[in-house]
Amino acid sequence: MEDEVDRLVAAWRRERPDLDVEPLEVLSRVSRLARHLDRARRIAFSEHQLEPWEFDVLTSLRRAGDPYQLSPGQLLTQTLVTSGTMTNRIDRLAKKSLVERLPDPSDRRGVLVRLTAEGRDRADQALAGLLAQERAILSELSRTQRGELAGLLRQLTAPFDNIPG
Amino acid sequence: MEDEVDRLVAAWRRERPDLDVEPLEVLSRVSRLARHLDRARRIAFSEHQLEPWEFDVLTSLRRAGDPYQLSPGQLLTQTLVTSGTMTNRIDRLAKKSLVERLPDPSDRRGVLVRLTAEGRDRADQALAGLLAQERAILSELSRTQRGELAGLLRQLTAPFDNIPG
DNA sequence: GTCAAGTGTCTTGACATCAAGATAGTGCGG
DNA sequence: CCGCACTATCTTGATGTCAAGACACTTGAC
Repeated sequence: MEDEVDRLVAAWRRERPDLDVEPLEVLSRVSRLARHLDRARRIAFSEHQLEPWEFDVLTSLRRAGDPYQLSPGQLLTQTLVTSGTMTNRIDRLAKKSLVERLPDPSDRRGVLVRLTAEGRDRADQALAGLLAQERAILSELSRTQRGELAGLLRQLTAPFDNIPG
Repeated sequence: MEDEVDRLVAAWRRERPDLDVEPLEVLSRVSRLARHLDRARRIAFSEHQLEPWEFDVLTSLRRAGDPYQLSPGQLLTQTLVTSGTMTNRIDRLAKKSLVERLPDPSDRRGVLVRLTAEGRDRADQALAGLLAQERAILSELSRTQRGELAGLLRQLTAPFDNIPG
C-alpha cells in the first residue's frame, strides 16, 4: 500500500532529479507518523480528561516507583521539553491536585514533584487506554516485524539519548 | 546500545508487571525520535533563516511543480495542521513575500497559494541542508536496514494516509 | 430554478511552547 | 573560607497551534 511519503518522494524525484532524497523515506515517515499518533493520543486521552502533556508528566512520575517523585530536571530529560515549559506544566498539574511540589531536602535550589493518589490513578487508567489504542495501530505488523522495527528505531534514537545532544 | 525507551519499558515492567507494554517499544521511539528530529531541523534551518513550519509549506509548493501552486486545503493534507493554522502560515509567508495568494478561477470560495521566485530558492537551499543532516542521522544504518525500516514504517502510516482519518 | 446540505477558507479566543535571561544555591580551587 | 563558575528552577514576552464556529460559495435533488 502506498502512503503520502511515497507520493512526496516521487514528486521530489520528478522536480529535483539531481538530489538523492532517500533519507526522506525513513525520516519523513517518522515525523508524519508521530503527528498522526499525537492526534490519536489526544482523542484517546480525552476519555480520561487528560491532555497528552499531562499524561507524559504523570506517567514519568508513575514509572519512578514509590514514592513517585522526581525533580523537574529529571522530568525534562524524559519529556524533551524546555525548563520553562516544565515549570508551567507542574504549575497546572499542581492546581489540579494531580501532583504536589516539595522542597528537595538535600539541595535548597531544588524541588521534588510528587504524584498524588489521584494523579497516580489517572495515570494508570490512561496508560491502559493508550496501550489498547497502540496495539490496534500495530496490528498491521507481525510480532517479528514489531521487534525488527523497534530494533532499527533504537539504533537511531540511541545517539540522541546517550550523547548529551 | 540502550536508549531511553529501553529504560522506560524496564520501569513499566517493574511497576506494572500486569501490563503488556510491548507497543511502547515501537511507538514511544517514534514519538521521541520525531521530537529529536524537530530540534535538529530547527537548528539546521536557522542557517537559512527558515522555521520548520515555513519549510513544510514552501517545499509542499515546490514539489507541486510549475507553476508551484496549491490550494490551502491541499496544503492541509500534506502538512497535517488545521485550517486555522494554515491560514495563519500563509499570511505570514505572504508578508515575507515567499508566497502569494491568488483567487481560484474555477471556484470563487477558493484560493491558490503560489510560491514566489524567492520562496522557491529558499526552499531549494533548505532542502539540500536538511538532506545532509538526515543522511548523518541515518548513517547508523546500512542501506539495507534503511530500506527495511522505510517499509515497516510505511505499513503503519498507510492506514492514516489512505483512510480519511 | 430553488433549497438544503456540503465544502473551502478565514476568524476568534484560549492556551501551550520556546528562547533568553533572572534568581538563588552549590561546591571546588586556592 | 572566599570567590567564581556551575547548576536548578523560574520568569518573561513573543509566537504558533488548536477547536469551534462564521461566512461565502457550490452542488445535487427535486
